[in-house]
Amino acid sequence: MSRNPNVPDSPAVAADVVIFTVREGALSVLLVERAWEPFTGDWALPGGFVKPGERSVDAATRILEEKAGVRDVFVEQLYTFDEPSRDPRGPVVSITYYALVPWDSALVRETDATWAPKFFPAEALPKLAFDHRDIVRYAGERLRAKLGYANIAYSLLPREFTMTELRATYEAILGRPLDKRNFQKKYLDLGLLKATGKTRQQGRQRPARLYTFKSRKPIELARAF
Amino acid sequence: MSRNPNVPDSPAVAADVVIFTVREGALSVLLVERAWEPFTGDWALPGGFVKPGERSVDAATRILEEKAGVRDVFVEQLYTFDEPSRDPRGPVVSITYYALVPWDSALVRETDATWAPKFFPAEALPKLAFDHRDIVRYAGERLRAKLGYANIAYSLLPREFTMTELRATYEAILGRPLDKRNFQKKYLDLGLLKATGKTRQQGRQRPARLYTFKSRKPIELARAF
DNA sequence: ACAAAAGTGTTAGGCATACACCCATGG
DNA sequence: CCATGGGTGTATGCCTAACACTTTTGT
Repeated sequence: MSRNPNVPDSPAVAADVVIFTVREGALSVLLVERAWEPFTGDWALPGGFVKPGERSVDAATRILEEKAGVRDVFVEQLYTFDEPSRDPRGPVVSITYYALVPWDSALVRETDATWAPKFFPAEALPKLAFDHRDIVRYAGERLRAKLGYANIAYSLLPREFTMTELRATYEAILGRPLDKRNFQKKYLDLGLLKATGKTRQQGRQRPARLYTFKSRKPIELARAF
Repeated sequence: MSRNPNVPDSPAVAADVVIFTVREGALSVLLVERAWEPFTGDWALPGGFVKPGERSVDAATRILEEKAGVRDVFVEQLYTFDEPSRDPRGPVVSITYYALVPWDSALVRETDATWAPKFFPAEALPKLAFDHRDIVRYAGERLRAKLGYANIAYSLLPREFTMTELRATYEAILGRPLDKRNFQKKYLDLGLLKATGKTRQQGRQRPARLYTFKSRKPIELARAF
């Protein structure tokens, strides 16, 4: 496949992924510590160059599996950052994605290019490399907005969960408390959940009913939250 | 500025722009007829390669000025299309934008690479090159959604306009009629408009009051339509 | 019996929607 | 005086938001 001769010298193309989870009531982001220049020792989003012939979404999916050890989670393209000076080594266009992973299934792993992948609360991020702070901020805005009209929370929760866990997930992302009764009423009315009939006991209190999502695919709603 | 030696062979990076206007009650898209292979004679979105050191948004702005003859209009990044097979010549990543231009100020011009730039109603597009039909469809969805929570209509209207013209713009984009009284009440309550005190007579009827937008910058609203 | 979280309904206010007639002007 | 589009208010229903007590279980 020959390249058009009129194409200008192309920038490098990378994919970076904002991997969100909700852990201990806090929306958190997976970061890796950079092993090399530039920004050695700073934290950065997991990412990498898009391989020849590869789609950026496949690169993002590959990164999710390598760094977070998860498959079949919600992933969506976020924005493309292409400020020429964003990487001191030269022009790198970053096609960014965000993903939602259930905390219980995330398995963070080290790789040779980066150390110590680790989830940080979105409200307490360390110093970030490149323009990654902008990317995380933008991903948070998109996530909060999208939560209002899509069922993407399915990708943050285990297969079975209690209504309290579901509500806590929404509260963590939106950053405000939600009324217990109103939340349950609206959510059940949406018809996305199925009661398993089972219950789970968390401590020495009354056991909570367990629910599952009827479908684990993205669905757009008429605006619920 | 040296390039990182580990970067894979990079795809070309282009910017394509979906330029919308509302003309004769129909949401319309600016297309150009392709002068060269591939897809010679098909219609395509105005676009071009991003020059070295240039940001894609600047490329989009440049294309807007070259092809539509407008400046200072609403432009927003839409999505990045990077399917490796989308261009038969080889991998081309297209960072797409959409823009809104007032019909009265658009000045379409020919260039050497394309002929006969022309607005087509979004509901009656000709055969499009590459994956440009997908791009236009996606841009339409984004525009309709965004119209519900932002004031972007300012970029489709002339400086002074009547309430009927404003409403007709919304109706053309949303594809459904809006109640005259409810629309006016809601829109005036938003506080974005200023009555000029002037009127304009369209035919032999009662003259219509003219309004302007207080601000011609994008503002996000609490969801109005 | 006590502690802790689960589970459950009602009310009031605000917002969206539906709807019809008079006004100003030119011909 | 007629034709044409401009301009204006009210009533209804729905959805959202606020709010507190009882139930189940383990200790």
